[in-house]
This record gives sequence, structure tokens and C-alpha cells, in this order.
Amino acid sequence: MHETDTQSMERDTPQRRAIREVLASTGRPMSPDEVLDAGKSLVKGLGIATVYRNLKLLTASGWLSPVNLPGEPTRYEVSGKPHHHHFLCRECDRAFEIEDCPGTQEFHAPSGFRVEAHDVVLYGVCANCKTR
Amino acid sequence: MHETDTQSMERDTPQRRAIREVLASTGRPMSPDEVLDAGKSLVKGLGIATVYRNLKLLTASGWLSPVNLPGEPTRYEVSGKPHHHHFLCRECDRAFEIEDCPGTQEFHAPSGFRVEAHDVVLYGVCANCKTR
DNA sequence: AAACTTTCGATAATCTATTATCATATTCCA
DNA sequence: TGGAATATGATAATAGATTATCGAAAGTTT
Repeated sequence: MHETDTQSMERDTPQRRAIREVLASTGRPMSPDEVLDAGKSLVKGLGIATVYRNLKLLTASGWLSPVNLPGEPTRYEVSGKPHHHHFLCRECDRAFEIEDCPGTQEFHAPSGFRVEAHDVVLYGVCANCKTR
Repeated sequence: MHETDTQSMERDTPQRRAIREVLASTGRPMSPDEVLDAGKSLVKGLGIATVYRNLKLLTASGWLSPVNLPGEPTRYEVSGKPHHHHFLCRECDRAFEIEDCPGTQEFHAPSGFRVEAHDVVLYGVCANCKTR
């Protein structure tokens, strides 16, 4: 076994700023590849390793939260948002935030089961893909 | 590129029967490893490759349906069940079927989005794990 | 600006899940 | 029952996502 990467987010770098900027301004959960693509327009030469490193650091610090959708790679969104769920577009494979939630009490598990959390995922076509 | 596995499920084998039996009798979505473990009690020496092969064939034939839960390996359940969702126990990592569903109309995506399907996943502790 | 430390980028390595390979064992029909 | 076709089991290979490695580049402190 080898020792893990040692990083502490002590310095202010253009790459780190770009990654934060991308996630904050896009307003929807993004995969590492999406962050890389968007980030490249802010910092030429941005590398995927840097994206992964910073997503990990920003998640560890609590600034980002992981978003897992069935059969999809992990996406990330800025933390602190009120309870919400996600929509996955089958055309462009982008995830969106949806505010509406039926409420936990609406879901019933078999008796004897304790429900502690829930996820709702909607699938379909986003507005952008519908109009083309 | 090489040619893919050629199998057509033409023969009746103890392994195939065991895999079907396990999935039909357990009544909840099972991962390949779970199927392997349970299947071994019916057919000594059952191999993981055989499990994967038959899960694939049974899915292609429509007898099984894949069940994807966030961040979890694909599970499989017998097809034909009425609309339902799943519960994932955080203790034993087993998935269960839950019949209750708020209904598609309860979920609202942003205007301009077309919702075609939805998934609900409950997380918590199953009855079995609660009692120990 | 020098020195020091952190971070970056390219890429190799790792990890988990799944599929391919292939020699052996089975099934099933003649 | 003989035999061709199919299936199995062990394991190598593959695939996708993520992490580690390491020399170069950049930030930070003095």
C-alpha cells in the first residue's frame, strides 16, 4: 500500500478557482468530465487529474456534495441547497435539480423497516433537447 | 475486437435452473454475487461466470429486469411485476421491493421538461437488521 | 527574488464490475 | 449410447471511473 495524495487546498490557483466557478454558476450536478470541459474555457490546459483532486477536496471540505444517479458516474453539486431531487435527460445525459418533492411521509416501506432517507430521480427530455 | 459469447439458452442445466430458482424464490433484486452465494447451495461449484452469463441471457429474454440503484452494482429481479420501487438497507446492503408509489403525476419537473419515467429509492434499515 | 511547499498535468496504476477465452464437462438428439 | 453442439468454471482480459506517481510549474513567505 502506498500513501495517499497529500493536498490541503491551502493555495489559491486558477484551476481551483475555475472549478469552483463552473460548479457554482452552472447550477446543476456535474460529472468530472463536464467540469473539465467547462473548466477548460476558463483555464487552458486544465487536466482531468486536477479536476478529480479538487472535486475530492471540495467535497471533503463540505463545499460540494456528491450526487449519485442510477447507473451514472458520480456528479457533484454545491452543498447547502434545500431538500430536492434530480432529473436526468436521456438525450444530453445532463442532470438537473428539481425542487419538487412529494415528502418523505408519502413513501411507505414494509412494516418493520425504518426509512431514513429517500431519492427521487425523474427521467425524460430536458427543455433544451426538446426544442431541437 | 473479438466476437462476443455465443449462447442461446437452449439447454436445461442445473446451474441455469438454480439461478432462476434463486431469483424467483427470493423475491427481491439480487446482485450477481448474491445470486452466486444463494445458487451455490443448490449447485455446488457454481461459478461467477455462469451467473453473469445467465443473468445476461435471462435479461435478454425478458425474464429478468435490471435494477440500478445509486452507487450500487446492477441487481436483477424477475420481470412482470407491477410498478414499484426499492428500498436499500444500509446495514446488510440488500435491496427490497416496495409497492407503494406516489404516482408519476406527483413529480414535477421544470416547465419545458418532459418526464417519461421516475425512480424512487428509500434508504434505511430493514426489519431483519433492526432486530439484531 | 530565493527558497520552500503546494499544485498541476500527463499518465501509469488501481479498483470494481463485467465479459472473453478455452479446455473440460454436459446436454440432448439420432 | 455416440457425438455434435452447448454450457460450465477458472481465469485472463476489458472497460470505466478514480487515484497515485512524479517531474515541472506556480503560489507563498521572507
